[in-house]
Parts: sequence; structure tokens; C-alpha cells
Amino acid sequence: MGLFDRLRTDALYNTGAVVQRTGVPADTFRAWERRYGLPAPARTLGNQRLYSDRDIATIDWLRDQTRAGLSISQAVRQFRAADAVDPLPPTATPAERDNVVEGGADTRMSGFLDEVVRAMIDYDAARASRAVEEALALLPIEDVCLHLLQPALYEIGHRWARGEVGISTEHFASAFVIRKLGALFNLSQPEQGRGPIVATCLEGEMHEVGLLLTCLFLSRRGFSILYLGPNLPLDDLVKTLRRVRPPLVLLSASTPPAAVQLAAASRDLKAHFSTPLSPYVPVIGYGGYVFVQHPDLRDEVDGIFLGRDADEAAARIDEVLAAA
Amino acid sequence: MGLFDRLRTDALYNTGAVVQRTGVPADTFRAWERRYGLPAPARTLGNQRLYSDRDIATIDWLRDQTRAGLSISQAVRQFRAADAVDPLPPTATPAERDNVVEGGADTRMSGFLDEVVRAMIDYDAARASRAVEEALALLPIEDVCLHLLQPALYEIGHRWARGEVGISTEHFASAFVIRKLGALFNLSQPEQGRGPIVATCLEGEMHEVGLLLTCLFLSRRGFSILYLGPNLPLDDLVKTLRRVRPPLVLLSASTPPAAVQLAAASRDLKAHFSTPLSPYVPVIGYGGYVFVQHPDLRDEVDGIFLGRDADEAAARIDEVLAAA
Amino acid sequence: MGLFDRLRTDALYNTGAVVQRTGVPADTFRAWERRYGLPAPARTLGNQRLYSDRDIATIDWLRDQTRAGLSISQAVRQFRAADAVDPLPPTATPAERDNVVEGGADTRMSGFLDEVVRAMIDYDAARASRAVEEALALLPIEDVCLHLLQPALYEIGHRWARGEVGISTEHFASAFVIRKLGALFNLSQPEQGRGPIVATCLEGEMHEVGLLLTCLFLSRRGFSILYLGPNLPLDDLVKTLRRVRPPLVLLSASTPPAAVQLAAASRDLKAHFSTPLSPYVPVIGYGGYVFVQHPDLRDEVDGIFLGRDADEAAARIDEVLAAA
DNA sequence: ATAGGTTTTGTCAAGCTTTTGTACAT
DNA sequence: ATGTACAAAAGCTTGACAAAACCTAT
Repeated sequence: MGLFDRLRTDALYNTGAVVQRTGVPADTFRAWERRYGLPAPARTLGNQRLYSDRDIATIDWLRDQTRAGLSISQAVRQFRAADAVDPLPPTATPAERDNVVEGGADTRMSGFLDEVVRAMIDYDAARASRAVEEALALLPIEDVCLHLLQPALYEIGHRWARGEVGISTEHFASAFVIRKLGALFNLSQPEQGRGPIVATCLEGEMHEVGLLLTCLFLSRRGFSILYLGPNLPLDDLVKTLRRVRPPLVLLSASTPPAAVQLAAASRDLKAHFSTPLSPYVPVIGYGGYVFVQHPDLRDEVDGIFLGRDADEAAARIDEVLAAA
Repeated sequence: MGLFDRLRTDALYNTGAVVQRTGVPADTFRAWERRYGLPAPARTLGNQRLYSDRDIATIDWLRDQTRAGLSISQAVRQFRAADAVDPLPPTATPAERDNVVEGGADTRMSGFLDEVVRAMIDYDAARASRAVEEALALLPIEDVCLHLLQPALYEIGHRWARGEVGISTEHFASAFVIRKLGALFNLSQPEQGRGPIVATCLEGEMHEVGLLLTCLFLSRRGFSILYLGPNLPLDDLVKTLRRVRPPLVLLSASTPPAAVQLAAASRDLKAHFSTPLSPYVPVIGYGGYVFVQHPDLRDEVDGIFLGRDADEAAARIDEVLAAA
Repeated sequence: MGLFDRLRTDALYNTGAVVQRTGVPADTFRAWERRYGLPAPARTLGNQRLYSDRDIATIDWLRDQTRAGLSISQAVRQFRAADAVDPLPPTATPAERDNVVEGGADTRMSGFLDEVVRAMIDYDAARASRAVEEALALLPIEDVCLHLLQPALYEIGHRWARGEVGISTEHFASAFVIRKLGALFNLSQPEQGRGPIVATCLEGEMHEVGLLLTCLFLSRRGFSILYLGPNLPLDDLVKTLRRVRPPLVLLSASTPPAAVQLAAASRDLKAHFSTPLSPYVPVIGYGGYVFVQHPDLRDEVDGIFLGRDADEAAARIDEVLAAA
């Protein structure tokens, strides 16, 4: 059904096609849009309207109601009321869903996990991709990330540590997972949302999977993310913060040296912005496995520790920014 | 079915025959090709167009859609969306196509390019994404990569060099483009194909856009790619080669030190595999802008230089592996 | 169906009758024959064309296709494509055809020739291949071999002699042509036929293009060929002859020493088989450019000189074995 | 609903090359 | 019958334009 939906939203119609399909004059439904914001078609770069199948269905419905004697304003009100009962993207918050599904999901997921790990060891991107797609069709994105993609990467990492597979396998798996996460991230970028949140790894730090995962989850929770990727010099981060003024900055480190650098950066940032002249000070959130292994490193950082995994981090950020 | 297909694709029609069969004036579908790259007929040595049965079916479909009120641009868009799910090889080879479309597509592309660059400077991933999606729906993937994504990155790079934007913008743009390329790469991984080809940047080298682009194009040409991403130690590459035995290894470098390291690695690899006992020696293909700026560096490398851009590289590799 | 075909090809019409039956002006289908070798009518002793029912059907078909908007070149191309799957013997014998087509075909061929030579100099096998395929779709195999592949090789040879290209270009071109000829040879191996004929170059002789060409033509004339390739020791040839007992052995030499060796071998073979106990003695046919340059060398050989080129050789062999 | 703007798209023209039917001279 | 020649036909590219479609605002 996901695929079907994808296709249907890809089918876009120009004004003329909508007129042929609905029998409603263009001026009419353009007036509806102007006065009531319904339908709400997308636009091309040339500013032409692009109607989806759903928009056409909406116009059909409005036309039928007016024919049945309803005024357009009443029809729109009824449409909105019906829509509130059966909202289109029924996105429960991920946290709620995880609690419910988790027990069952792990069982169901293990089959996919085996397949993905085996496919990765065989360098078979197509097979791994097929397994992931299948999992995505059955389970929410968050579950697939937390209980399939990340465990697969951990499993490969462990096997590498035990000398069972080479680092190439780890690279391949990592590149694969990053590509997948990137694709999911692209899909879930909200039009506008809370935030924005700036996310990056500082200069020298290359391990971006955890950060990308957190960003994906935040994006799914409706946050707008400004993802700057790995290896960013501190100076440039400062400039960006000054321009964008995000309420939160996310930093991630995976090795002790990177953690130390992150800690120094956090203090520099705070010092930099905490002047009488500057009313703006960004909150700093940080994470990374190194801070789980060496909790004492957290003491050096001037910011909020986001927890042991991306899921926890996203929940923590949600809280922090809801409070603010 | 293979034989049938062979026959059908061998049936080629000149422009006049297509006019008789579809009822669409030649000027019209030539304009479609000029503006949207669809259909994409092959050519004779005398530069006359040769349409396949598939091309004729395409024109028929487009004609029917326009009769149903769709504008030609939206018809093309829907055709491409359906085609992405169940792609068929174009009549013309990619190299031929690129030459043809460039002129017309560039004009059409410039609007997208402006929008993407502006969106990037505003750190507006959603807006940039929308523009890229629109371009992808209207124009072939190859064109979008070469004439939109890469130029956008160059433009941002130039503005950074001129001090007009910060390095964060460059990072943001780079992360965005890599995510997009990764997504396209995922879409076009063929079930089985020629190859496999192993692609990586060696330890220390982080600039993977060019390599990823080349891999995407190769993937679209039907090659199976084993993408190991940036920062891979040589030892691990050797182990992988020994296990996978790809006919070709792709290496990329962007800085002089990385180029020197690549050169040393190429010689090591050759020395490693060129023993009387080893019947297998992988071909090494390499590229990266540093080899264009400093051609003398090529002399140090024991491998095939793949040219100045991803398109050239993909064509070159196609040749090399066809000859083998 | 075999009987039917036999009868149909026996019915012969002169040019005027064909005009009456097809409604196509004589000039027109003679131009088709001149430019594309289709149809290929037989001839009277006075050199008048004699069209079979099949030729008339061919002309009818071509006329219908052009009425349907196809250009004559594409109609021929489609005819040949269908014919490759289910080939029928042409009315005229290859020798007759070759003489007829030469003049006109050369003009048409020169475009292909330029392209192939240029592609070879660029080491672009794919481009060269494309040009050859196109020529094969438009013209009979014999023409393509004699007026495209062989001239291309000569042209490259001359340029090498003039120092315009390196010896690697010559090697590349030679390997390319041998591959192409080999592929055509594979395609045209008849199920069963006259023969078999054993063909080889003796130890030390590596120049196999002429021999391969002759074998291809013989194969197209319905002979079954046992191609042993270059560099065969005499002993092994003897063993093979004893086992296969072919009515004819083909030998080829390109240099004076190879010619001397060939002469000695011919005498040895004759001596070997001409014993009272042996009822079987193979006929020896030989050729190669060295025997054209130094006709006196022919005196040393105990066999039949096959003429100055592959075409002549094939015709000569046809005669010899028809008489036997 | 109309007016006055922009964008999109089918069509055409000019100037060129390639292809192809027909005519002519040998 | 053959080979050459030639002119008409068909194709190609670039650039342009005007009608159609679409947009906003009155």
C-alpha cells in the first residue's frame, strides 16, 4: 500500500486535466482554493498548479455536495470535519508506537535481520535492499531503523571485531545503511516544523550513522533538520548558528579524542554566545557511543547528554524543546 | 521473450514512419525530445533518428494523455514515475543521449539550478528537494545529475571560494547531494548485471561525490556495483578483491597527497596480484579532479585514467569491460 | 515447404514482368539492388536479370513498407533482421552478387569505413562495433567483409607504414576484425553441408584474417568448415586429416618463409597419403598474399592456388568441389 | 467575469545534410 | 545493363513566435 500511495501522489495533473476529470470549471475550484484553501495543490517552478489524485477526489466530493444543495462553505466545513475524524497521515508519535509494537516486532524482525546481515556479508546490496523494503512495508520506519538497520550494523561490527569479516564488509554495510537512512530522511522532511535543529560532527569525526538516525527520528516527529554532515570546522559551525539561530545544536562523537574535542567545542560555543550583547544562546545536545562507555567524559561537556541511542535521543530532544 | 525482444528492438523506424503510425506531427515529438528527452531514439551514422517499437508506444501514450487534458510536461512526468518502478532500457545509449539533450535541457534546467542553489544557501532541504524531484520527473536521471546536482555543488563551491557563503553551506549542500545520489543509486541497482565493480576511496580520502556519481551511472548502464565508500585501508581492499574477484576496481582521489597514496596503492595492488600463481589481476580505473589539474600525477598510477567527469568515466569503463 | 520453395525459386521473370507484377519502376528496384544488394536476382548468360517469385515477394514487401512510411534503408534493415532469424538462400550465387554490388555499395560503404577507421584509431571498440552492425543490417555479409572490414584493416596498415599510427593500433584493429569475423563465422555455420573442409595456418604463420574470411564465405556457400586456426604443427594436421578425411585442405601463408614451409608441407602430405594402400588423398588448396607478390613460389607447392583474394578463393573452391 | 500578465507548447522557417527516385550517357 | 549524376524528398538543428493555457487581481 505504501508503494501504491507513493505512485498516486506522484501522479500530478495540470488545471486542464482536472477540469476534464471533474467537470468543474477552473475558475470555480480556483475560487474555492482562494476563499477556503481547499483544494491545496502543489506548484511547479513556473507557478502552475499541480493537483494530486486526492485533490481531484476532493473536488469531486465538493461538486457532489453543492449539487445536492449544500453551499460551498458548508461543504468545505463538512469536508474538514470528516477529515479530522479520518486524518490522512495517521502518524502516532513514534514513542507510543514503539512501546506497543516492540515485543512483537523483534520476533518478526529477526528473520529480516538474518537476511540483511547475510546479504551484507555477500556484498549483495540488492538482496539486502529487498529485505529492508519488505520490512518497511510491514513495520514503521522507526522500528526498521532501530531493530533492523542498526542491529545489522552492530552485528557486522561485532563480526569484524571477532575477525570473522573484513573492514570492507563493515564499509559496505555502513555505506548501505547511510544510503538507506538518507533516502528515508529525504522522504520524511516535513514542509515546515519545529526547529530548526542543526546537526553535525565536528572536524575529524566521521562516524555519522547515529547522528543521521537521530535526525531521521526528529524529522519524523515534525522537526525541521539542518544536517551538516561529518567533519565540520568549529568556526563554520559558529557562523551558521549565528545566521540560522536554531534553538538546539546536535553534536556527535564516537572516539575519545573526538569526545574531548566536542567537550572543548561545547565550552567555546557557550562562551562565545553568552555575552551581554547576545540574547541568543543555543542549547547543545550531544551523544555518541563513547559517552556511554566512558560516562566520565560527559562531565567535560557543557550540554545535554541525549542518552544511549537515537530513539532515546529523539525523545529527550522532544522533551527539551517542548519545555522551552 | 529474449528473442522476441531482440526482434522488436531490431525493428527501427524513421521519422516519417513514426508520424504515420502515431498521427503526431514530427515537429511535435521532436520538440518533446528536445525539451524532455523523451522519446530517446537511436541515430544512424547520417544522424537520422531511428525509433523503436517502444519509442512508438511511448509517443502513443503521450498523445493519449495530452488528449485526456494532461499537459505534455505532466504526461512526461507521469511516464517517468511509472518507468522508475519498472524501467526499460532506452533505445539510445546513454552517451548518445547526453549529446542530444544537452542543448535543450540546459535551458530548461537553469530554472531548477537557480532554485536549488538558492534553497541550499537558505539551508532549505525541503525546497531543494522539491526542485530536484521536479527535475527528475521531467528529465533523465543522467541529465539531472550532470546538469543540476553537480553544477549546484560547483556553484556553492565557487561562492564559498569567493567568500560569499560559509563552509557550512558547502557541507549542507554536499550532504544533501550525497543523500540524493545515494537514493538514486538505491533505486537503480540492477538485479544482476555485468561486473561486479568495486568502488572506494582509500584511507584519508573523503571526497566521494564524483565516485558515487560514476557508480550511479554505471549502475544505470547495468553494472553491479560494490560500493565501499570513503576511507578504506588498502589491506582490506586487497582482502575484498581476493574474495570478490571483480574485473575492475575504481579508485578516486581529490587531493595531491591522496593521489600519491592512490598511485602507490595501484602499484602495490599490481605487484600483489601479478604472481605466477595468481591467474587473477584486477584492472584498476582511477579518477578525481586532482588528476585533471596535475596530469603528471597520472604517470605514477598503474591503471586506467577514467577522464575528467563521471559521465566520461562511465563510458570509458563500459568500453574497457566490453572489450575484455 | 522445401518442395514449395524449390518450385518457387525455379520460376523466373525478366525485368519487365517484375515491373508489371509489382508496379515498381525498374530503375527503382535496380537502385535498391545496387545500394543494398536486395533483391539479388540470378542472371542469364547474356547478363539479363532473372527474378524469382521470392524476389518479387521481396519487392512487394519493400514497396508496402515504404508506403507505410518506412524509408527504403529501414525497410531493408528490417527485412535483413527477419531474414537473419529464418534465412533463405538468395537467388543469385554469391559470386554473381559480389560483382554486381561492388560499385554502388562502395559509395554507401565509405561512410561506414571512415567511421570504423576513426573508431579504431581511437581504440573505441564499441563505436567501431556499432558502425559494423549498422552496415551488416543494410548490406550483405560478404560486402561488409570485403568492402568494410578488410579495407579498414588495409587502411590502418597503410597508416602504420606511413608512421601515422602505432603498431598497437594495428594490433587492436586486427584483433577487432578477427573477433567480428569469428562472430559472423559462428552465426553462419550450416547444420550440414558439403565438405567438411579443413582450414589452418601451419606452425609459425600467424596471419589468419584471409583464411578466416575464405572460410566464412565458404560457410555461407553451404560448406561445413573445420577451422583449426593459426600455428598448427604438421604432425597434428596429418592426424586430423586421417581421422576426418576431408576432401579439401586449406593452407595459408603470408611471408616467404611461411610459403616455403607450406610448399614443403604440401609435398610431405601428398607423399604421406599417396601409397598403394591409401585410397584417400586430400586435395590441397592454398593462398596468401605472398603468392600474389611472388608467383614463382607457387611452383614449389603441390596444390591448387586459390587466387588473389578470399572471394576468388571461395569461388575457386566451389568449382573444384562441384567437379569432384 | 474580465483584464493583463506569465508560462508552456505546438508549429514554422531558414539553412543545412542525407537519402532516394529518376534520368541520362555509355 | 551499368554507372554517374542530379534533383526532389525527407531529415536535422536552431531559433523564433504565436496560440493556448494558466496565473493574479480587479
